[in-house]
Amino acid sequence: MTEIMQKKEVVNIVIVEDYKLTRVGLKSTLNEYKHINVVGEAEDADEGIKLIEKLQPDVVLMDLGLPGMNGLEATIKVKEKAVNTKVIILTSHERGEEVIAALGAGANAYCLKDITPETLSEVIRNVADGACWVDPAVSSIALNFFPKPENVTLLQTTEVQDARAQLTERELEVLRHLVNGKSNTEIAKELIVSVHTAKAHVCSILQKLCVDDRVQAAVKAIKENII
Amino acid sequence: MTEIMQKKEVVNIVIVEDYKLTRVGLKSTLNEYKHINVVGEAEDADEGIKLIEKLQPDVVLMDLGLPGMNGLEATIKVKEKAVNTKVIILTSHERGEEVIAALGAGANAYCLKDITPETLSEVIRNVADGACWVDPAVSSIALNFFPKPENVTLLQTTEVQDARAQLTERELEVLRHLVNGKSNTEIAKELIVSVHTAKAHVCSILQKLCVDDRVQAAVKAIKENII
DNA sequence: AAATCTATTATCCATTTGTATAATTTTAAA
DNA sequence: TTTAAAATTATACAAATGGATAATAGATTT
Repeated sequence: MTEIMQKKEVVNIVIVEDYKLTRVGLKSTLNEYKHINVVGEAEDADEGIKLIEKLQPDVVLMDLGLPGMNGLEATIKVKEKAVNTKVIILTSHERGEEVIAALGAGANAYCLKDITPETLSEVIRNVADGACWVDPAVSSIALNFFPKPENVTLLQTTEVQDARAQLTERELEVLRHLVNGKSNTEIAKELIVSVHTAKAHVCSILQKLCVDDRVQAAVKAIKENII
Repeated sequence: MTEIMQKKEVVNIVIVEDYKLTRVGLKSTLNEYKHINVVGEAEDADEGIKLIEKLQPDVVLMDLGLPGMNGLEATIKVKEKAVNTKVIILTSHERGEEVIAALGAGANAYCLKDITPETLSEVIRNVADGACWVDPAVSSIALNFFPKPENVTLLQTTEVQDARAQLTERELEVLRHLVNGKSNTEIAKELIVSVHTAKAHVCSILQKLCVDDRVQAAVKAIKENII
């Protein structure tokens, strides 16, 4: 159990975030932790990348919704210019697509902006060591991306609590139309069935997704990527 | 999403590990942290699953190399028997295949056994909250599993500000509630105004966003991130 | 001071939505 | 083959939604 891996005492970080208020707040908050040292900040991706290339920080806190070049593109570029720099996405975007894209782009962690400073400081330390961390609110999105192993042994996969698995093919089809803003009447027309059928499907979708109405269903479908 | 998620002060955990020495060591080490409470231990998967089903712990520390049923299979079963229980794989296996399989089987975290007690305690707390964590030594395996996004640039940036700029502060507030699945009545209650007012706001939101109904508004709000 | 914008409230009304219940047919599995 | 699950259709009803229209008050701008 002896630590062969030498942890860095101080983690140097760069913040890339367009809102000055958030940026300044982050900086002052993080600088209160003695293992964190904010060495630079930028308000857009281009500026950020130059800075990161020069400073080669341990960790970058990257916003996704940046003006001009967005955070995903920036993350890819960071990984090219500073190979050893880890990227933590810090955003309010909860879309499944973006979580997957961010991790695919090379991000080491994905945090939502309502994270506590304490947790963020821990994430920064862990990510600096090379760990991967995904925020509770979107962790299921990332984890569901990994395929269920088949060859484990004979496993009686009773019923998966996966929301998507609960829906039938037809219901998934209806859900897709629903997310596209179609009314029951329009859905019925698309599927060439009666409105009653469309309503029946929507009803069972609502029940299976444990939501009260179609808005919640659409939101859940998008956020959990079950489209 | 407005649910007030309160962190549990104490995390109840069960340890499934065949080597008694390791098991006892883990238990005594972890019990020194006041936010961790080891409520049970098992030396094989069958025994562990029974225990977990009965105790419904917050977190399970699961070894991979177990006699009889292995840790992967056990993880799948745990997720069936105790839906809300999080699984942390604690192993010395560094094979990429196993990392991917474990995460696919439903594990929320993957730790190597040379992890420091301090870090493990943090991981336990974070995972109890729902986070996903992967050990530095194998994080690249997990992260490389996510495909590199192709059309990064296409992810909108400028258009977002336009749509958002058109909405007043109040309307944005209403939109947020709408996205959270609130009905007009509920929105009115939240904002302490009449239902008529809420309806008026929703109406003008629909017009400004150029959509026909609240489902489309919610979808647009999420996809274009104007929440 | 006048014009404009925003927030608020209200009424009327057609349409949509969600729920309950139930019957029939098709399809898939045991 | 029998059984079970899924898809289909239907009726009826309470509740919610969206559109049109309009009036009032407060704040901001010109």
